[in-house]
Amino acid sequence: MRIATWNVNSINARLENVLAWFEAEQPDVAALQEIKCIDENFPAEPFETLGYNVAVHGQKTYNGVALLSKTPLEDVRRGLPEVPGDDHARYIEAVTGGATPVRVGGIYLPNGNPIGTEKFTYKLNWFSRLRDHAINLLALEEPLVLLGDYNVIPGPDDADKPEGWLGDALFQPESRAAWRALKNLGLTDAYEQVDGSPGGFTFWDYQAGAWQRNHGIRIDHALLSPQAADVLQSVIIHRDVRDTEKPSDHVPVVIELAL
DNA sequence: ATGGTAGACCTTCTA
Repeated sequence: MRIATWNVNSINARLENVLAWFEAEQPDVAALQEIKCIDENFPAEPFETLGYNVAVHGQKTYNGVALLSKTPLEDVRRGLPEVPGDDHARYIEAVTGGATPVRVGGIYLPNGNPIGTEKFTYKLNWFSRLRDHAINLLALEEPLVLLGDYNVIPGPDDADKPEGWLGDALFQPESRAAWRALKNLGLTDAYEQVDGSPGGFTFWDYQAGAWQRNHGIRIDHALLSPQAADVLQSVIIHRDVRDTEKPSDHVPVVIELAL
């Protein structure tokens, strides 16, 4: 089973580009982030034509996440456990697959910039809520994949120019500590597990020729429960997608599980 | 040196 994550930066602006990739790669499951539309405006039909079931947790203008799967999406959860006043659509979860199903959580973690503002506090709070939820999910002792745009650069090897990110929310000690605190519950970073080589970037800014200069960062991650890590086969960053027509600033990351 | 680009959308916010 191949499971993809991709921050598409507007599904409607990106539809042609995204569909071309799905037609070519045919992942079994995919988590999309930053769809930037409400549920009714998600272009489900072309994905259904490709054989996907679709679940959407949308939002006007900002954020928005979706899950696509070749097998039915069951036990769908939209949003982390309730917090009054939080209307950001950043989490969607479902169980899908064949004989041994997998629980997939699609994550669009807050960016948190600029630091020193309520946006950074919101990021850390969101991280804490995700950790609380992960504790409950891990207690199920089943194959679990929490993947998406975590908006965290885990370490200096995960940026082409780490010194340029020192003042950024993505590389703050608090953000990195929150990432480790999540991982240290007993989750495995798929990339570290099967590759781990420096320079495995997943995002290049549109600005200042970041792609051309390879000023990239690794911020799209897949965390696995022990039951999923046991059957992890590979991780592939689809770097070439950054060079296609009208690309997202993120590229797809695909993990393969022997399920 | 403090830009540069992209998307949604109404003039500015988010990334």
